[in-house]
Amino acid sequence: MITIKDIAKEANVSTGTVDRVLHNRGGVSPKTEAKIKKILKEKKFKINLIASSLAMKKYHNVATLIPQYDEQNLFWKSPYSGIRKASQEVSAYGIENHVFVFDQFDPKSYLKAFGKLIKSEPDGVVMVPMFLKESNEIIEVLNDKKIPYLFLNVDLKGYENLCYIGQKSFEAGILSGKLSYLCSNIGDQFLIVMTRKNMYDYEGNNQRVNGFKRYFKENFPGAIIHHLKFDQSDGFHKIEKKINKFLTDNRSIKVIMVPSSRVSMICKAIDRDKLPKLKLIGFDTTPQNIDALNNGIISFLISQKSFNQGYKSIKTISNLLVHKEVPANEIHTPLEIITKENYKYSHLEERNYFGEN
Amino acid sequence: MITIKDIAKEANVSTGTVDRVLHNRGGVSPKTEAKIKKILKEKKFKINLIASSLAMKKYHNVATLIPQYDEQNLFWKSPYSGIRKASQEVSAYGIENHVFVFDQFDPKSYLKAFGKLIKSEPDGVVMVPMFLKESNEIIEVLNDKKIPYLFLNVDLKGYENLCYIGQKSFEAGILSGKLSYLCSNIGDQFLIVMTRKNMYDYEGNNQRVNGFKRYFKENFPGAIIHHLKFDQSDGFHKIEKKINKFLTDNRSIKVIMVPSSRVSMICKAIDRDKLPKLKLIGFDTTPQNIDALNNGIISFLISQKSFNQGYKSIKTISNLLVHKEVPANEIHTPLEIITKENYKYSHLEERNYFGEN
DNA sequence: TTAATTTTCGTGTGCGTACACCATATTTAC
DNA sequence: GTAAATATGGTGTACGCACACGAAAATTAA
Repeated sequence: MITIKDIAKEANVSTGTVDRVLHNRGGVSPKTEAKIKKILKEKKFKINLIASSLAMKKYHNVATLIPQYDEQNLFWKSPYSGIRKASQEVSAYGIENHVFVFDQFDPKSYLKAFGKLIKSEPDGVVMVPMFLKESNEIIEVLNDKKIPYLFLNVDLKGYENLCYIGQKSFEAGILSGKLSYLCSNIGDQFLIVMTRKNMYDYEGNNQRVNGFKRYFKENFPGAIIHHLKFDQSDGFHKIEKKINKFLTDNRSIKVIMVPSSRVSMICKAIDRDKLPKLKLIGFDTTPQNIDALNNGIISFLISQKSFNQGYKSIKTISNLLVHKEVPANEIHTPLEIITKENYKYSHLEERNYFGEN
Repeated sequence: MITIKDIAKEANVSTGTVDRVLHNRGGVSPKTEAKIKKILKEKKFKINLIASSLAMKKYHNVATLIPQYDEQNLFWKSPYSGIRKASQEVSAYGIENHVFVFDQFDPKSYLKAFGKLIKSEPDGVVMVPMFLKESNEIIEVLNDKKIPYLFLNVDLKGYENLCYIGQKSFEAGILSGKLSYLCSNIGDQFLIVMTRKNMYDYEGNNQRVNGFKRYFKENFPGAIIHHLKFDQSDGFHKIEKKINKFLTDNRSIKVIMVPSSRVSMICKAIDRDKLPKLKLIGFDTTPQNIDALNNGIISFLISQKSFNQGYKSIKTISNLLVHKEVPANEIHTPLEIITKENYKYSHLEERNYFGEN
């Protein structure tokens, strides 16, 4: 292995000079610079990243703003786990990450969590920009303080965010259309169930629905697609009643697509005797969804690997801080098709992680 | 950040003693050991991996034995790329990897490549154990020299290999069965086409076929499954003739499953006018297969992410050498379902890698 | 020519750990 | 009680790079 010393000896200069050339720090005469550069190339010198980061050691403070998860809403557990895993890994590079959580239905808690966050004086921020108006306020502060920030999972447009890490919702919707079609027979009708229209996932879910409809428009324009929407205020009982009545009235509906992560809730709402004749397609591998998948109630889940999203977000902001590595504008995670048969072999990273604990 | 020094000061010992405790290297009295361990926990001390690897720096030599890829056989390009990427990464840890390639149809070249490999005196070996008899010879040498080795892609049983990295072929077959079923309508018949029975992928492909049949046996025992086998010596023309005749004779065949990575070759062999009525399912995302997928000729590909397999193999052997980290016995890669709609968003790692060059 | 200024470059130290090499303390043998 | 053997723990240096500091050399000004 070629070291800076070797280069210095070869060029009859000191290691300091070589270092200056390596980092374009100036103060080196053109002659010697050329000589050193030539030798660097000849010897194929590569910076030893290990030694480099050890020597550079600066401590960085990262903060994460993300919804709290609970039993009802396990979706946010995965990204949180990914974030934790990445935090662990980058801690070796002198990066400390603090997570600030908020209630995904309460804009006030969002602002409150951010208040705490900003007090921690972070050098970089990972955030899920849930509420439009409040996010505006938050982002203004971040811009003011010139703290770099990236968006996780929710793609708010028109800001100076470092990048967006998440799924392409429209394309995911197209895929759900294709899978729905595959599940169907000639003459079958389709149903889209929107479980709630809260401010946050509204746009993403809408995109999924649009993609779904686009698939059919382009491939099977004659397909009949029904819609059913519930509001967040609707209780489970009301949902139950409404959906079963709808299915009774429209007996040709054979495939149901739920664009949110709550397809399993819909499963529970549907009468037992109706289920076997229906095919369900949903999103995200929450434990409840996986249960329903394994029981054969759900045919397909489209996963966005949110564990990896969380993981990647911390890695990305860390690489910026440590190596000044500017990421791509959008980092998309795969559209993974999950069935009963392959679930066991997907999400391995996530499960390995939990296995370790 | 807590350092070994801090701990040493706190415990009134030297850093050397703390180090001995950290690595269970003995030579420390029970009392002081307990004291130090307590402080370690209290202060939540974590080894600084950067400093650790810098201090440990030993140079390791890794060798990889893998089939050569060419235009006809692009399958092996992916693992090779993954291996290259990982090699690049671990080079920062003082690990150098040399790749030795052989002709996947020629056992002699396999042995010859190994001859070169062993002369490079590797500290660890990643290998694709293609030929049974020859692998026996090879492995004996490795065992003799106590060089750790792991199997990539081909799971030879009964050896002291560090681990196997690859796909679960039987489960992949089950999945192909499910997808085939989804593509079919009532009354459709199925066809399995084995493209060649060379010694190497014979077992893996067989397992896929078994899984496929198992799926139908368990779920739709009445399904009619045809078989067609070609030998490696069969020329393309012969294959063409045979398969088209078979399809003409069995007009109810609507879904074709090809357990090897050469489904695109079968596509080419089938008459143009027959194709639109057929659904094809294959394995692996070779460029030719992806072409056929994008053209709508192939419905599904099941990918084993061979890029990641290659990547992981080098990472695994490196972790063994550097951190003495013993891997799980079998490391399986996901069964990824690839369709026209989601290909763009899969294999991102691989494409990012090529993007960098 | 000398002083002032700028350019160019060498030296030394720190980053946190690993480990070889000693220096004590403690125990055991005689 | 002394010597030998063993257990225990301390010290110093290497790992490869980054960077501050300041010395030496080159240039300019007077």
